[in-house]
Amino acid sequence: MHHWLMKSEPDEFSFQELERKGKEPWTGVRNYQARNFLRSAKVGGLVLFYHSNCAAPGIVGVARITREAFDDPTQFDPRSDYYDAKSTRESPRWSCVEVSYHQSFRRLVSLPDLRDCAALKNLLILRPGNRLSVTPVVPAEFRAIVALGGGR
DNA sequence: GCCAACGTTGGC
DNA sequence: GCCAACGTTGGC
Repeated sequence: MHHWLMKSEPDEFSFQELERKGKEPWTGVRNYQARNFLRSAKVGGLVLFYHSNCAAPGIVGVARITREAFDDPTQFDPRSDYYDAKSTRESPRWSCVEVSYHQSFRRLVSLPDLRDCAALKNLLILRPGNRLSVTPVVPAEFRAIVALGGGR
């Protein structure tokens, strides 16, 4: 089973908010490659939750996929920041998945932590210029990151 | 706020 | 289908 790394700006949607709510649809992905990754996610897949565009960027914990891809409702909502006028209900462009809180790390796994870890030299988000908000993570990478975070 | 890297748009 | 212009991402 593939695991995932998903980025969110904590001002928009934080891991703490997911912990409070228990579960939440992962909406707003508007990049085709990231969307295709979302569509291939399976229930039970684990998600490394990455806080981006903030004072301390890094991975803060783990979520779990609890519903496979379905139509992202925000694409149809004219009041949403993620509204897409070119998307129709007959042929929707964008998908989302539902994620649920799984576990918090004991410490933040920062970008320097990730870069310093030999097991993570091929991690997609460390590649120059990578901006995908959803990327696959192989099991060895997943285990290495959980270990860095002091998780189980 | 800067800027590199990348995706998307749209004229041709 | 090319490609310049523009917008976005996201670390710093």
